[in-house]
Amino acid sequence: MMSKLESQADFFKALAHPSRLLILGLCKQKPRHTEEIAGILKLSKATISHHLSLLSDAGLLEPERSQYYQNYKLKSVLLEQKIEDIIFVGVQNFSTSADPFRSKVLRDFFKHGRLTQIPAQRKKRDIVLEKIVQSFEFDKAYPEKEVNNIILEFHDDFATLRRELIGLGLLTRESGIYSRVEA
Amino acid sequence: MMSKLESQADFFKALAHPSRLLILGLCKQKPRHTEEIAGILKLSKATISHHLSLLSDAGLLEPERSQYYQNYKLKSVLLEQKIEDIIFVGVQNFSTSADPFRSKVLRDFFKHGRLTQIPAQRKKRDIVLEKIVQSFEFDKAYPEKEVNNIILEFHDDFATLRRELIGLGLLTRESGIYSRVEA
DNA sequence: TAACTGATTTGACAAACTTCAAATAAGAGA
DNA sequence: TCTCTTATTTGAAGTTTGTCAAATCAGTTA
Repeated sequence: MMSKLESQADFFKALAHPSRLLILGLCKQKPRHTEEIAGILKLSKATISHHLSLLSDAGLLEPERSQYYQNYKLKSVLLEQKIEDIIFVGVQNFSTSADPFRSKVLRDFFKHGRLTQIPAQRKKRDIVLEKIVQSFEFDKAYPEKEVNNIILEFHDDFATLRRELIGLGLLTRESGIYSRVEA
Repeated sequence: MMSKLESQADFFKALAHPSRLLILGLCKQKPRHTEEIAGILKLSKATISHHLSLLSDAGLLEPERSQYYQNYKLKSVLLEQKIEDIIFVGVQNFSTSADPFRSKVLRDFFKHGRLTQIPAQRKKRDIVLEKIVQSFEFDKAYPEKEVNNIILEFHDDFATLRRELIGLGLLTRESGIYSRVEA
């Protein structure tokens, strides 16, 4: 069983060799077969076959038989993605999910992304507040109205939560403008 | 001196390891220092330092001193790119430039991207025609008007060139619709 | 079916990568 | 300056990757 993370890394591994980038370029022009590529790149058929299998496993090429030949055609759909859309999926809360207590609190108090209740216990409340503050970016200035709107996505009592975020030092306020503090 | 191709591959190499993807995720949340990351990922400081240097070399992180700590901050600009925009730059005509006769013919007959004269010799004409057909995509239907417009970017005598492209089998025409043939 | 042709797999070796502990470096604070 | 704290570099071991020749496999054509 391969983790999501590893398969993401493997996808980039497929792109992490000069010959394989050339092969993608050649197959973008038109579908190509093994010996043809071997001839152009001056590498053995065995080597090209190996690269082609890595690229196919990554979903970047698709083989197609035609007479004697196995033609590899570029599948461009994965290449149209932005890198950040690939890597920042399921990565964002490693430190979070590594702590079982934290995980439990988040499971208990969040349902479908909303805070069901503000925890009374300080330890639990801190965890919840730290989760909420992650919706704020660093190095960005937020007017109060925007702060309220972001918090409203989690819970109706934005006033209490905003006050707590300031109290915990997760947000600061200076002359009516809020910003996230690098914990 | 590192070729463009190698540096592209190295960029993907930087992304081709699970720990490094995690590190990017952690530094996206907030700037982080070496030991902090080492603690979260349960790896040695030396190892993390090594990963951080690869990521920094790739332009994905930027170090920033603060008190005792060296904080690494995510530079997201490169991650906002589509993969195809990274890899299909300068890759497209490897096979072309590998053949010296072909290169010479193209130099001789193209000036600033325009065809100065239609070569009389068949061998040279074929090279020129193959160059022109590269402006057409595979698996796409072109009405005659569009074919003419594309050819016009190269030379005024689009009728002759279009006929030659068909004759050579680089384009086909079926009921008034043209399409590029996978050679 | 038999003979042919291109593709893939296997096995081996060299090169590159990952990792850590120990040594060294570099900046901060007294 | 001297000491303290964190970061990087070095050196070494284990792992993975890239490459080719030779053997095997899998479709094609006769």
